[in-house]
Amino acid sequence: MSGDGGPAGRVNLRSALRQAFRVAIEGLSRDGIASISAAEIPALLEQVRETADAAFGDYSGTMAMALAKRAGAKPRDVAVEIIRRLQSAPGYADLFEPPGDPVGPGFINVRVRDDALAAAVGHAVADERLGVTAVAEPQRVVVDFSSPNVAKPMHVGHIRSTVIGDAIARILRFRGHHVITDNHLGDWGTQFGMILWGWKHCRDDAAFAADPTAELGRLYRLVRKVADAKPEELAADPVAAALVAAHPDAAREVLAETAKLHEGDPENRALWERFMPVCRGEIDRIYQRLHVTFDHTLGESFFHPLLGGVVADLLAAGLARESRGAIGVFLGGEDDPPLLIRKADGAFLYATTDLATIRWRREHWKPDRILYVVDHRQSQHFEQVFETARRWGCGAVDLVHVAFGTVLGEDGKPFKTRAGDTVGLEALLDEGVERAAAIVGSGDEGRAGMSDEDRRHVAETVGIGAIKYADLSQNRTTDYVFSFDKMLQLTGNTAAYMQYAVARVEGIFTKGGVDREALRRAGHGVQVSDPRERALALELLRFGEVLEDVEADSRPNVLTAWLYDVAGRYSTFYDALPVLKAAGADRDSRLALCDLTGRVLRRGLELLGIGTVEKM
RNA sequence: GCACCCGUAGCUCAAUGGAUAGAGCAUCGGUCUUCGGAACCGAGGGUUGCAGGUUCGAGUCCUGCCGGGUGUACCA
Repeated sequence: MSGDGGPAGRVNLRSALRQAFRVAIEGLSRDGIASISAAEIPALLEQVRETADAAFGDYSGTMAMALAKRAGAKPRDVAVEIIRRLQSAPGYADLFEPPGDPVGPGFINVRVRDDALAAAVGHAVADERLGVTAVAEPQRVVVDFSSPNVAKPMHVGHIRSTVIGDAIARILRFRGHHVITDNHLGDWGTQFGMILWGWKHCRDDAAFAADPTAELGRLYRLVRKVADAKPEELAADPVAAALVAAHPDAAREVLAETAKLHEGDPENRALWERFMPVCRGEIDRIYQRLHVTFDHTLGESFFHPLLGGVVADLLAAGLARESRGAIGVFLGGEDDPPLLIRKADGAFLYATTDLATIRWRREHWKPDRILYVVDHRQSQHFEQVFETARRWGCGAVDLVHVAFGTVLGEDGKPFKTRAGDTVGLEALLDEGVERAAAIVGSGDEGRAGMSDEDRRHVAETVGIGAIKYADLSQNRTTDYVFSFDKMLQLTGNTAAYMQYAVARVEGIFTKGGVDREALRRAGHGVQVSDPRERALALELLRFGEVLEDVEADSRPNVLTAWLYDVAGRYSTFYDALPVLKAAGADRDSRLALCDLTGRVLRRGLELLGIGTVEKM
């Protein structure tokens, strides 16, 4: 059989089939039918995938059409040659039915044997990993996400990086990779200069004593307006306008405060030490609520001691040079903007920090891959940083910018409050939970006997889940319209629907008084004789394939879409076939499918960072 | 100006170069004396912004337009 069978009888059907196709295609090349280099084979094997329509079988291979021209033969004839070798490939016949003739222009359609399907599902039921194979070659992967500026309150703009990054990290870890998550905090930049300047010129000591976070937030927002000095903003804010009048040079002074901090000025350093715990406490509270954790939180300040060395190194290597008083790396022609690594005033930039971080991670963590989950507006920055890192000699690290679109309001414009302010993340979570509470509180038999505490817990789980799921279920590259009404719908591809599906599936075991552990241990055969049983079973076994696809393009929405499919297959199955009311082997088999469905859905949501509840 | 991203059903969105472009909402119809009905089955609705090109095959790749967004030397 293929190398994907695990110790618990785990099997990735698609991988097994691809392995058989590999043998067939290599045979094609060896027998002189078509010349195929080893390097081309992976791309050809990707053309083995699930069919669009069950009428064509379970999987299909489409490479015969692509190979026909170079083979100097008709596509169907090439397909026939592949089919001949496929059937005799090691392990093929154990899992799949004989392919039959090519269909249409040269599709090779394959159906999974019912007995193999039943056995694989049976194994999955008894398996903690639900039949999901781990990667053959685990990598060391750094996932860099969230990365807020700690000087200002987290807002709606931070939700996507945090939620998407967390989900990707969980998924890669479950796949078997060695994942290191790192929250690269903005704790050293100009925003801190703003707070320092604000502290020195317009602080409110009483307010700071009462609520340090709120006071620092106020200072940040105020000084940003003062530094920007936009007439329309100042017109609406007399306090800021007065400060601008009194300190016309505020913007430069803010930068000077930042520079003093960087140079080790004792006063600014002491203030920084004092402010940091306040800022950290603020963001940690939100992470706790989101159930997001990090292995490391190495902010910009951590890398500051290395920055001078980065500049010296790049200068010595001839990659960087002085220009208009600043130092930059010129990657393209003279007209292309360089990647600046030191400003004319001597201060470093975030490009410098990013480069230092890459080098530090390489030395200390030796990653194979680093994922940066950062919004798409920074794609040019990362292109430049990655290119510089490559020229600098940062080894074979695969540097990937996992970009995502902007969060928009329902009017299609960047998400703001009616007053035009950015929406605070915490207020957003509160509103989601509040709205969820209104829904789960609407009364029904399933919720009878729930205590107030249970209700609060359900509302929190559903509300936070809705916000996360809505984000994750969207293709991350496009802008995303934030709508509580949409995300909290009880039908369609939403968290509430998925969470309900889990509660409903698992409610069966309570209702029927069935011992799930015993059910799993009993190792009842699973039967797939009914098409609805078969469709559900096959779908459940695709879990591993789906996670593989999620990893390939860092796209959690592939997982949400599949979970929704699973729920749909289950609904069809459950509606049509009795479970608790069935007898004997039918009952045991169907209960096993229910058990696996519930666990797959719950694990899938867990990999997205979304919780579930027993009753709702 | 240049670079990148995006234009798909009335609305919100899917669709690793594959077969008849799919879901949800909304609309219309049907099923079952509820295993948790927050259900199931079905119908209508599309020139995938426009025009070319590559390919056995294009929503997807290439070129040019049109429309929207973002970025573009010292913020991050």
